[in-house]
Amino acid sequence: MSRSRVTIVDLARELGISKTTVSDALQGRGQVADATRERVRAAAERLGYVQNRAARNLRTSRVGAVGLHVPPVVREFSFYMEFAFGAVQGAAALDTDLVLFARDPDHTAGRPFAVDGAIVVDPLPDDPIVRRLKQQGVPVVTVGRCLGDDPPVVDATIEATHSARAREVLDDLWAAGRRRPAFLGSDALFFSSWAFDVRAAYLGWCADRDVEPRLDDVAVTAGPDEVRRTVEELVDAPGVDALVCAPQGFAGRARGILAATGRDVTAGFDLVSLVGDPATELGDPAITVVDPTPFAFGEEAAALLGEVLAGTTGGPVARFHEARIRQSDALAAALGRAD
Amino acid sequence: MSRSRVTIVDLARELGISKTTVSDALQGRGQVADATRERVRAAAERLGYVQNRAARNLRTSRVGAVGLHVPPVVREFSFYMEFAFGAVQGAAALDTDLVLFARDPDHTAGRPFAVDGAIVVDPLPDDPIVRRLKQQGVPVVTVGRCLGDDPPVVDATIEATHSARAREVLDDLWAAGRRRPAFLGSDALFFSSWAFDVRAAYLGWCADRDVEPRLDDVAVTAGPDEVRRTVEELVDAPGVDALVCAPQGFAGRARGILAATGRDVTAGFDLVSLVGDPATELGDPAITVVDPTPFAFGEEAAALLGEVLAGTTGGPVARFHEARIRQSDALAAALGRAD
DNA sequence: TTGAAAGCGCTACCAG
DNA sequence: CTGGTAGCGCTTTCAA
Repeated sequence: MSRSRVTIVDLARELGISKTTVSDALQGRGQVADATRERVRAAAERLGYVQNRAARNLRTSRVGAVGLHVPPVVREFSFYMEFAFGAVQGAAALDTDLVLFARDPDHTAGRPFAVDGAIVVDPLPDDPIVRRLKQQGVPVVTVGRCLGDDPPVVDATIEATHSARAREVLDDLWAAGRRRPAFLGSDALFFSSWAFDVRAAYLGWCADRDVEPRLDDVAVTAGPDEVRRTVEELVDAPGVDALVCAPQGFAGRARGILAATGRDVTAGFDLVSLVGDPATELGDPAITVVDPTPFAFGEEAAALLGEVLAGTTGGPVARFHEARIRQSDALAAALGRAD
Repeated sequence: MSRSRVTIVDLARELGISKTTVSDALQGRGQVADATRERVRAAAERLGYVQNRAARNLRTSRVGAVGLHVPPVVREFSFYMEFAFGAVQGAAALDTDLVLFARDPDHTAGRPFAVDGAIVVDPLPDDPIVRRLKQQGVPVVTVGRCLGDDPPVVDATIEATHSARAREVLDDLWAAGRRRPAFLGSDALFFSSWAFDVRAAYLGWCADRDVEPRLDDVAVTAGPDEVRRTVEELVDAPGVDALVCAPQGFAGRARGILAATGRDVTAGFDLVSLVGDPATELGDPAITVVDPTPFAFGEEAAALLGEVLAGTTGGPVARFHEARIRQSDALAAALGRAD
């Protein structure tokens, strides 16, 4: 219960110096003699001093926290949780806490945002949260772009290189002899710029290769039966020899469904996840997966917000996070042969 | 960019009253005339006043935030994310933010916990995080009990009624004619009190019914092949006519595996998840699932922490969160017949 | 019912 | 290199 009541004044008295010097010594600020600094540090350690954040925040007129918003529809994708913890880590590097924004921001509309800045992950088209944040003058980094008719201007944007990776995967499939990959996308309930981009990448690739697109959507909240129906219908078309799944985890869920239709995912048919789920997809050598490396992604987003807050970006920035491809054993073998 | 610079002093000057009255009026404190209160509110609204939390926190010596720790191994279970957002909601009701503790608390050991209290979800046996929090005098609510040789004393504990629900499900299976349910648990990497309890419930039930237990564990991070091997082996024993899966999502993953072995989950074999995954299990009428209602659970945990902080608990408390059972269509039908 | 004054713990500023 | 002073915006006495 000894919630540290030790203040810099206590340390100053203890050491017979001024609290300014103590503060400077502890924060590595000002011109303090090394010996003094060391004495202060030792005393702080000994007496169990911990800085009072409220006091510092008041004085420096910061809040000491950044906010994170993730879209309600898809929170069960593990991507977001890992991303969140990456963002925590990145925020910690800025000496800042990370607070979660409530699920229903309208519900807590009474509470104004008490943050120095915010990260909004996968904003939906015309997502009101971004607009409200900007209205209140909160610096915002979005993960993915804001789509919509009149998108709000944000301070920075970071997105994974998913379009490029999607095309690379499709090219790999082609090189391995696949001629008609089908595409499973997410429906309008989750239409982030990411969902838009991978779909566009697929359609663009099909146009370039003169492949007839075979595309369907599924709700990200879909139960097994709906997923099964959609997958079966999707692959039950002339020449379909691969399935590319956009939303996280759906390739993993599709694997058993495909097996039940007699398709062998380890040979003769390729299964791809554009956002790998750790256990069911990245952990499955039969699936080719784009690993979004969400933890690092979150760290980078927080670091970017840090730059925005420091004012070193100078105007809106767009940045990219490198996603990477982990080929299935079968695809890697086929490409090895093709080389 | 108009980061609210309006203070109660501004309001006071504007209205020609003292800042004390403004503060009291806004916070519903003291004896302020209704008319005055209304004038103050209106002015605050008009000028866009927002309270400076740092100043209030400094004055009231609070931090204005509670921390949430979730176990690193299993963060990809959607349970935790939903729980977290429930906790955010519950914390908001206490006028408190919810900050996420970093994945690797040792890594950020330099940063002392800057929170009024903490919620630790599913502490592992001898989890160091709880001890460190208590050492620093932080009030702690754990979700699940702290196991281990010398468990730290926490201020309150809340757990789902999973033992009771597990036994009820097993009794239901029995009533529907199942005579040997197998049990899929989680391995030592994730051995929370929850994992301990459901296992104990299973073994206890087997002893009571004179059923020979059939139990195996799987890593919560296991890939498809490991899960398949484990499930196949588990059900490939004399008389096994149901599979009860402890960790979230594993029943969903087992469903296709069982189908491939010729077992019909909609008839003749029952599949149970003791922690329902929203899409793959709760969304599947073929699986009997215990719904942990994680959002409400998180809200309750935060409310409990609120009581602890308010000092209204008076000594350590143990509380329970009601989980509920959603029977599969087949099980419901069988029990309907049995009644 | 209202207001004046004190002060939470810290950092910024400036004088020595 | 060090220290004194001021003050961030708020709540809490306590006096009017």
